[in-house]
Amino acid sequence: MYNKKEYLSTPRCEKMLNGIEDALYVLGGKWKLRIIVGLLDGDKRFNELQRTVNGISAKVLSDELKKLELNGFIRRQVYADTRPVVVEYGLTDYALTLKELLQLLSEWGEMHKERIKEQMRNSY
Amino acid sequence: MYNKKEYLSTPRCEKMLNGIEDALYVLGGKWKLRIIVGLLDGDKRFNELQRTVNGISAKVLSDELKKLELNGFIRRQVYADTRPVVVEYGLTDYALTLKELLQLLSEWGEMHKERIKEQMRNSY
DNA sequence: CGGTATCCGTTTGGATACTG
DNA sequence: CAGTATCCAAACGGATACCG
Repeated sequence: MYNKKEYLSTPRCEKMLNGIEDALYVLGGKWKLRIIVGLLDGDKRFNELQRTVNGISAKVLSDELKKLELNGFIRRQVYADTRPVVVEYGLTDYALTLKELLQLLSEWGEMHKERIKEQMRNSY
Repeated sequence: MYNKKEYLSTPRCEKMLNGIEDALYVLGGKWKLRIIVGLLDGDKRFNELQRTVNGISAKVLSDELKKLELNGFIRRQVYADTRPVVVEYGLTDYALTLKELLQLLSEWGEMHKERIKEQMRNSY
């Protein structure tokens, strides 16, 4: 039976739940997606990246970068022939498979913020 | 200058960062997206939903449902003329604006899991 | 059934200081 | 610059018990 809410079938919902779970396992948390987005416009050095991802502390950035590198999203490059040593972080090709998703999530977030503002205006 | 990684321009990256931040503010955390997905195939009662969203405790589900209701994603319906009282949770139309996103995230998650399995197979 | 109350361990993350 | 070390507070979340 068709209905206007376009429900998913139960097996489809369970499959989706699994997919979401798998995705959130590596991407969940407050910072990972932001760090990836912060690198979307090009490789960055540590402090540069910290300034881009507003509000993140050095410790947390350091921890998260390690995890992201382990999971194949980020590549850390050391240019050892300089003084002091220059380190650059960049996205792997695999991280770029998230681009569409990040775009969509970001657009949804913008839309949501507008909606909230609208509600504020209408609430008095 | 064009390059094969298709970097975003810096202002675009900052805008995206803001969008992501706004989205994660209401959708972040371990459970919210899963609960929404759990309701995508139709309204559910509390215990039904708890069984669907694997691993969530009654307390956490209760807390999260309240927040999701406050933010306009979920509608709680009480059928008071029954004994015991029947309560049903369902998605609002607003929550359905997340459908594409959830679909994409889930597909990415599936793909990612396959990739991990592949790596396991090739690692010995 | 549909929760709430309480308790408590774990995780997360922020502040500050420090190092090569 | 590129982090690490330490400490601590808050958030998150699990277990159990209990209630109408």
